[in-house]
Amino acid sequence: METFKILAEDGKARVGKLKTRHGTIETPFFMPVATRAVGKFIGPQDYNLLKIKASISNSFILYLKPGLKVIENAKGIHKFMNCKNVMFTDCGGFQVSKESFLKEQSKKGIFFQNPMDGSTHFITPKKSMDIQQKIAADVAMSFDDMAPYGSTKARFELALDRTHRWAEESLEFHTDKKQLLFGISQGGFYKDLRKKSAKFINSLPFDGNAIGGVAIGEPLDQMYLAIKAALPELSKNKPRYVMGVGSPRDIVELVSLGIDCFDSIFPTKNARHNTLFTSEGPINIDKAIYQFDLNPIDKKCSCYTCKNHTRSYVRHLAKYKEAEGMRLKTIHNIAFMMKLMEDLKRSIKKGELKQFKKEFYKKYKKKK
RNA sequence: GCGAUAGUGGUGUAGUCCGGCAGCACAGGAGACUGUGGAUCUCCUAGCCCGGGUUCAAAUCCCGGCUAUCGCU
Repeated sequence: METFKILAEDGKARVGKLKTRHGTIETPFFMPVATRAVGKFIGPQDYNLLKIKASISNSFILYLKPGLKVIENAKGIHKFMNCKNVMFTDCGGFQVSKESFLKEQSKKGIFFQNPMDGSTHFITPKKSMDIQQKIAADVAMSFDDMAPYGSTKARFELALDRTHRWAEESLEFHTDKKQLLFGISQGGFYKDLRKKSAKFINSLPFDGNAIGGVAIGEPLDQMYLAIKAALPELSKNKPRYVMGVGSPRDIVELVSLGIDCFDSIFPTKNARHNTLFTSEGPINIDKAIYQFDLNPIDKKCSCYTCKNHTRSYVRHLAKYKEAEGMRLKTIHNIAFMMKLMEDLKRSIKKGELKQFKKEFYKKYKKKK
């Protein structure tokens, strides 16, 4: 069986199957972020209970701490975490956008500094592949160069050249053929660069193609401009991944444009900041109107939080900024995302995506 | 009863000496957050105990009252 197979289509949207060494998962799917091999306020066993199908860790950050020997000693990230879902690892390229990590860039790789101890690490495509293979993720990401939002076109072009060269090198040094490898396209917020990059990445023998360098602070119209410019260049027959997105509305929109794969801190960060997603739209649970509200966060939700606790109680925990509140809110928002993905897949299979979107957008309105 | 000290948004306070746009934190309200620097950020609402006096101008100086705390009888 091939790695990726389309099962159903509705317009540009599709439901597919992605085969990995830890099982086959249906697309489209959303990955909660587990940067340090754990979520914030949520752990691997919650992932199992929430029926999370896939998650993404950061290979570079795990390489810094606890180090590859610790993860190899546990025989890979799955056993280390005791988590059976499909694991992606990010390559670390995104960390160039974090001032505390970036030291210097060169055409061969990136000098990072470890903000925890100040030490310097030179990461090349070869090094990144070595790290990701030792961590033993199911899907590795090619090493890319991402220019921060607001960079000049020249800087985006430079990032593009490096990303392309490093994509070829990533393929060259990726020797574990049981591990999938996805390429990342770049191009900032210029149609021509996006198109060029997507075309180039798509021409290489990756198992999937990602659009990177979006959701980095740009207005939404620019994000969509970049994605829409890249999308036609990415093969239908491979999974398409938009990195870093996102919000419920953006995911619905991008699934309908034919994106299969997402990861984002958006739902968990919003949960920590008291914005909870419900079937009636987002609510801010710390508000006074919920003080005496004995209903669950969302009557239509069957998550642990909604089955066991009231808005009144979750609000109380939110006001005290209690860790348990952080956890309950995070569980709820992740559960919402999981259900959203199931709803999207069902709608696509039934050919009812248009109707689903229409209803969904009434509750999740457009933003700038 | 006498004396001392103090009264500033809902709460805690800065400003008072030496008069000049009443500041801050929390609480309350509305937003934001997109390949995780762990409780972040933005905006809004809301106040000088009361009554006189001096002054161009009073939270600030003066007088009286009220209230609170402490001390003395």
